[in-house]
Amino acid sequence: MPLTHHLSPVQVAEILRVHQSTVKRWVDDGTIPASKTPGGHRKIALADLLRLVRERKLPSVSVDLSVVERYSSGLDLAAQPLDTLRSNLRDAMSANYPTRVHQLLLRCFQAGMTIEQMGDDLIQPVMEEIGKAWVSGQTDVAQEHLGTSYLHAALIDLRNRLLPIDGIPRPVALGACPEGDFYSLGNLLVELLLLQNGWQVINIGPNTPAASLAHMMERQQAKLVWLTCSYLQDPERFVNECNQLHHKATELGTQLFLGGQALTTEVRRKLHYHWIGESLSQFSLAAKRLLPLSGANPQ
Amino acid sequence: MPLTHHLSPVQVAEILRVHQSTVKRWVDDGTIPASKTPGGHRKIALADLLRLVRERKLPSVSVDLSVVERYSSGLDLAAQPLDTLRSNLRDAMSANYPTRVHQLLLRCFQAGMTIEQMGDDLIQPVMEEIGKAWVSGQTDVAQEHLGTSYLHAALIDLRNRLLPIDGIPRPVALGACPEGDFYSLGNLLVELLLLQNGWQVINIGPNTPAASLAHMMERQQAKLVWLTCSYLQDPERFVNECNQLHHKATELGTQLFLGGQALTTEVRRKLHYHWIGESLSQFSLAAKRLLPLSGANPQ
DNA sequence: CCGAAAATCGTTCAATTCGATCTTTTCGCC
DNA sequence: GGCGAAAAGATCGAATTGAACGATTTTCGG
Repeated sequence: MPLTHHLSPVQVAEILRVHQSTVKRWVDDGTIPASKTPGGHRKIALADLLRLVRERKLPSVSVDLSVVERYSSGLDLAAQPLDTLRSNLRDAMSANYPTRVHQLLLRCFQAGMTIEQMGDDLIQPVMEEIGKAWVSGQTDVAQEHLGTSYLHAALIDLRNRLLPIDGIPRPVALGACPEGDFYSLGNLLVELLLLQNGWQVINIGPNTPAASLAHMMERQQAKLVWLTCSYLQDPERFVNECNQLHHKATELGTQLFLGGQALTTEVRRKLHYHWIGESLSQFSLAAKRLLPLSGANPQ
Repeated sequence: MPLTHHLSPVQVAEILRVHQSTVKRWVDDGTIPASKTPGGHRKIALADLLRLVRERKLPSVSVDLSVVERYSSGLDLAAQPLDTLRSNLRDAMSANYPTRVHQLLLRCFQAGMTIEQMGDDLIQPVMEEIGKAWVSGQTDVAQEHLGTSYLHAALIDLRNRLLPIDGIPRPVALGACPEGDFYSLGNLLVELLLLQNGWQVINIGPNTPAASLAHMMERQQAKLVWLTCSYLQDPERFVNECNQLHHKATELGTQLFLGGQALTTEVRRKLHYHWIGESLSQFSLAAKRLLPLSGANPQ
């Protein structure tokens, strides 16, 4: 059921499209975590491998998804075109079938899709469609709630899989949604993204007062603080509090990142920040620049 | 599948993800300590196996923990006194340590604790303590948010474990929090409870308009509809909508169950319902009374 | 207590992997 | 462009692991 198969160097070589000797070397020098049998055979966990691929820790390799599929115990879909995935996701969210939503995202994840891809190309468009259907009266608000909660549960499962298992200290990222904003999906995606990129993440979640966030920022010595704004209860007050936060962050040497659909052009004009953007891909790039460079970073 | 301390080579092979022949060879050459029955069958102690795994003497990058759990559940620390569990949970929620919260609840679950016990005797008291600490200014609101989100994530994982895997049709229970109520923890516990008791559950979640719930109730032919009320934005309006819901439910032969701390005595006096209560244990009993009836519901 | 079904044993043999060595490719540098 | 070092690919005998099969032991009802 759980697909944490152990692979041999030959199988991994096939997936990564490199020679088996190369895989053996990467295992021996610690690039790929693996264990050994008493007889000396290397065993590599598929989950570990895909995690490395997502983190881009492997020097410029392309993953052969069809091979991954073969080794992940009879998984079908992996390399489906995006629009098929999208319509599948929309159907699963509309039907009362939480498991299907969960499986769909899990398989994308285990096939090596990055969080920013899942967010920008899969979840974002689907949520937009559902939102339109709701506004135009084609869908009930309950149906929209329900689908969203399925998505939410699936993402929380992914988060559990992204949590670091080692005790290696990581730079701290701290984030939340502003007060009055109860929409947690986008914020959760940001959390997943940062986890994937090797941060230690503290996500306070929806409806967090700015003062409380500022206090936490100081106590945790966060390198990065983000705010996901899907809805602004009181734009003017938000602008004030956010600018105070920016001031304090600058003093502490912390970067303040902003995102979310509620930050319209008018609001942005009055805001101070260190970075602002729309897509998760942009966010990912900006956040990566804050990380101490470790290992190979080609391209 | 009894829970034993002693495993056969096949079971060990399953855990280590190697062939059973290999396990037999490792036992024979002394790599894995084992005893033998008079007839010559090898018996391997789980404790020995896990010790070797920890010492990196066996392939173990990611031991298939779900398999280990199946053989080891109920072995270690199962019956701790409740107040110890409570203080452990409070500590884990106060520290930034989501995994500890998760593990704690998971172990309670796997040790056979029911959802109503976990809710009434563990989570409810701890949340109350944290709430008091927050009101009295001892804790930051962010810390309270954070701990709650850890709890929420752990409960969602439990829900995934409770989801029915068979296709057997079950009676439908439908529920939500009223409009303006964004507190989802209690509602989630109700969902878990009903899943545990064999219902098919549709939980629309926080902030659901009563009209939308009524519509869904009709479409899904729910036998049970519940509302978890932690906060009432507009008590008078809620009373009106809830009573309309009760009327429609009665017409459809659906039972309307109410619960939550926001339903004070004054509010209750004006409400119509088929059941109301405070604890999950009471809820569980009331819901169980609806279960054996199947098919005796003429339109 | 008995008999049948399931699980395990011990053995043999094929398939895979190891480790070491060597050749080829890639990349930075002058 | 040439050159040296580092990384990647190729090869091969020895060792390890996986698979198959009849014989034996254990389990489970009646």
